[in-house]
This record gives sequence, structure tokens and C-alpha cells, in this order.
Amino acid sequence: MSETLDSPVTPPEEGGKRRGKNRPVRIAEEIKDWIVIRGLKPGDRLPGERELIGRFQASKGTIREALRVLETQGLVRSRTGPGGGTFVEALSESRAMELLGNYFFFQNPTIGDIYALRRILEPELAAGIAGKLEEADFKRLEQIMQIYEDPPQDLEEERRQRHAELDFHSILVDYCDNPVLAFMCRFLQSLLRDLTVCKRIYDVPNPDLRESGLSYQVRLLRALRREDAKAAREIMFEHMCTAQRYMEEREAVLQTKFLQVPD
Amino acid sequence: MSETLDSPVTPPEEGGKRRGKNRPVRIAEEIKDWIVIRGLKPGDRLPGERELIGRFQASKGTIREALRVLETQGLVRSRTGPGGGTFVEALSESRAMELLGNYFFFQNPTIGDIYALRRILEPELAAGIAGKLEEADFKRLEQIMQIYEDPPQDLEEERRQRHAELDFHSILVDYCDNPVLAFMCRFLQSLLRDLTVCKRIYDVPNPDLRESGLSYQVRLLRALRREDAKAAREIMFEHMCTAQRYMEEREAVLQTKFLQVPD
DNA sequence: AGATATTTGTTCGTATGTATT
DNA sequence: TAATACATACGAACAAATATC
Repeated sequence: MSETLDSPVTPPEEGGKRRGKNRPVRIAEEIKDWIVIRGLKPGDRLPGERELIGRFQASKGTIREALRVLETQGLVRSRTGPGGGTFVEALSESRAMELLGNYFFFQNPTIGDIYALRRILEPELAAGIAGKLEEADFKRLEQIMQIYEDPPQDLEEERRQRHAELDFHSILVDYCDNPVLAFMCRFLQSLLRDLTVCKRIYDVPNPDLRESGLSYQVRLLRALRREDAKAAREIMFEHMCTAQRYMEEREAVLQTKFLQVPD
Repeated sequence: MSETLDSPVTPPEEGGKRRGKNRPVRIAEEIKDWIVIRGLKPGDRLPGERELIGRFQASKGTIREALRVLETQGLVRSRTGPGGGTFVEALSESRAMELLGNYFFFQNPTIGDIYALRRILEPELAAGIAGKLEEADFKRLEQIMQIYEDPPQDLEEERRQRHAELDFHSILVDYCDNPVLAFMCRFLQSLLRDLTVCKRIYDVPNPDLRESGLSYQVRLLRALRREDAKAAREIMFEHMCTAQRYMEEREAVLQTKFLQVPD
């Protein structure tokens, strides 16, 4: 009724048909547009709830639902107290991977699917970071490798070692300056961490996997130290191929094992 | 800095306060767990609001915010009316790409970043689908190619043609049975569609880009028709390298053009 | 340390909208 | 048309968190 407000993002023909979108979702989009138009950056503050209620002509509950939508998308964050409020945030990498993980929860990729990509992406990464590591960086990587330098004593250590191996690759990503390649490599690593079939493999002794991985990583570091991108790429490729063969082999073993157990 | 690696899958305590997370967000997680535990599949119905209020001991507003969170994640969809309610949904590919797009909105990858990946992913895709296309599929692809068979008459048609070229690649993805590779290829395509710098390039005449792309695609279809995976991979690789060179060249031209304009 | 002001977080009662029967 | 079952929306009151004095 009251057209007192000069809202720049007012939907023009929104009076009649609603296109399957809730009011809170529509308002969330309006707020998003409002943020973009004003050029707000991460850290900047949004108006308080009261003002948003007035500006977007919606009740407190609706505004809150809209803010929750934006918070879920990782674009804002709310804090209570004086000086508090809702602030623009850059969607973090880990949050983005969580959200994307929901998609593959239903797609259910196989180990082969994932390694088909690691096989080509990780070598590209390795080649790209050659010449970018300082001595301190090599130390950091070697520290991680110490975790799985010796054979594990129990299954708990076994699992920790497998995760540390993935951490090794995750650290390499730190030195990559292609954000898309970086994200994709880390995401594949997180898929391996979370896939139930991988969890089962990681919870079982894999002496060969550890030893072979370790030797490839030693060779990789040597290549990176002499800034030999070509060698780094080739070593990483072999590393991934070997790991894939190993994982798929174990997967097959586990499958027959589980088939034998009556469920 | 960020959270450490030791995040136990089991929540610390029921009813206790988890810092940093709103009640609606916590309840959203509880509902999600509840869905997983019951093994609910897309299409299955959740209890009504009233029952959720009782089951999760929260008010209507809080439950609604929680459902909005799940809806934003693409895991749930609400419908009004009798027989309505809230239903489990599989996160769609397009929704997942939207959510991930928010991440790269702040990362701002360059054309070079994107093509560095297309250069290795698209050839892999091309090789993977060799032998999977029927004659009807080739017809479908050739129909798309007709859109940019002839030089564009105006800038509007120019843009339509560039998008059709991306559609061509998107259709190829349909025949890929690696869901991760499929998603990544489509996502890179969507980045190209949405990046402002690309939009500017696409809005300007690029006669060479069209002609070169068309010839590569013709050769690609020939290779796919004779089910020659190796040739398909090589042709696609060259296609991507050429496109990258072209795009980066145009980008440079645009940049100098924009630099000359006084701010 | 304690009081206070500010801002989000939560609840509840009520009313409206929508689609099926 | 009317009855219904359900989500959607509103607003006022109250609770919790947190910075500042």
C-alpha cells in the first residue's frame, strides 16, 4: 500500500504471478542485488534488521529467513551485540566444498571417476608450482611426510597416515595461483576423504600404498627443488596412476568381502 | 586460523550449545541427519511443520528458518496446499553451479585460469565420449552448429553465436558418464558465460574465433563418428589452445581500450 | 567486575494464501 | 462453492549475546 520508500530494486511486474519462489528467497535476491549495486565488500555492514524491514517491506521473520538464505550461501554473517549486525562475507573455500559436496552425495562418483581427474589435474598443479617454493615450504612438506614415514602401529594410525598423505597434496595447492585449479584439486581430495568406500579402504592396512606414495613424494620434492616442472608433472602423473590402481584394487577386494556378508 | 582437522562426526552433546551456529542452522543439520538416517530419497515427504515443531522442539519461526536453509542448499523443496509439504530433493546441477559461482565471484579467475583447465578437461571429455553417440546425437550437435555456420549480421547475433558454441560443448557433456568431469566442464563453461570480461569479448565481432571454432568442431565430429578417441582428444586440445590464445588476445585489446578511457 | 545499551535470536498468536477434494 | 490441509506471512513481546563505560 504505502509507496513511501524509494526502493531501486523494486520488482516491476511482480504483482500477479509468483514463479515458485518464496518471498524470503526473493528478498534474499533483492538484498544480494542491493549489496552488488552498492559495491559492498567483505567486512562491510548491512543495515540492521529494523531498517531492512522498512526498506524491503517485509516482516521481521521474513527478513530473518532471507538473511538465513544468504548466510547459507556463505555471503553474509550475523553477530549480536552493539557494533554487531550482518556483515558481507566472502564464501570460504571449505564452505563452497561443503555445498558442492551435497551435489555429489546424490551423484555418487566412483573412485575411478575421481582419479581420472586427479590423474590430469594434480600433475598440472605440480608443474605449475615448480619454482615457487622456498626452503621453509619444503620443510613444511617434509614434516607432514614424517607422519607416514614409518609403518603404522594400529588401524587408528593407519587412518591418520592416509589423511596426512592427502594433507601433503592439499599443501601443494597452497602454492598454486590458479584459483580454479586449486579449488578442483582440493575438492577431489575432500571427496576422497568423505566417500564411504574410501573411508573403508583407509581403515584397513595398505602397506604398499604408503611406501609407494612416500617414494613418489620424495622424488617429487627433489624435482620441485631443482625447479624441474616437466619432471614434477611426470612424477605426479605416475603417482596418481599408481594410487588409482591401488585404490581400485582394494575397492574390488572390499566389495567381494561385503558381498559375502549377508546383510 | 581456520578449524583444525579433527572434527568428529558425532556431535558433542545433545541440547548443548554449539558456539558460532544459530539455532536454525543447528536444527537444519539435525533435520538433515534425520533425513539421512531414515534413508529418505528425493521425492519423499518430510513431516509437516507442526510435527517438526514437536520433534525438534523449536518454534514455527525457527523451523521455517531451518527449512529455508535446507532449501537454499537444494536439499528440500516446499509446496503449499493439501498433499503439499516439504519434500526431499536432489541438488540440481544448475543450482550447484550457482552456489559454487558465489565462491569464484570473489576469487575472480582470469581467462587464462579457466582455459588452463578447459585445455586438459575438454580433451579428456572428448576422448571419453568417443563411441557413445548415435546418429541422432550427431544430428543434434550439427543443428547447434548451424546457428553459427554463417557470419553474424549484428552484435546481438554475435552474442547468440558465442553462447551456442558453448552449448555445443555442454551437449557433449551429456554423453560423459564421469559425473565429476561432467560437472567441472559445465562449470567452466558457465564461468565463461558469466565473467564480465568474457561478456565484453562476446559482445564484439570475432570472425576468426567463429571460423576457427567451427572448423575444429567439424573435425571433432568426424573423429567421434569414426570412434577415434585419440584423434578427438587431440583435436579438442588444439581447439582449446586456439580459443585461449584468441580470448587472451581480445582481453588484452579490451584492457588497453578501457585504460585509455579516463575514469 | 558490573551495569547498560545495542543488536540479533527466539517464541507465540493470529491471519492470509494456495491448491486439492 | 465450500471445506480442508498445508505452507506463508505478520507483529509484538521476550531472550540471549556482547561491546562499552
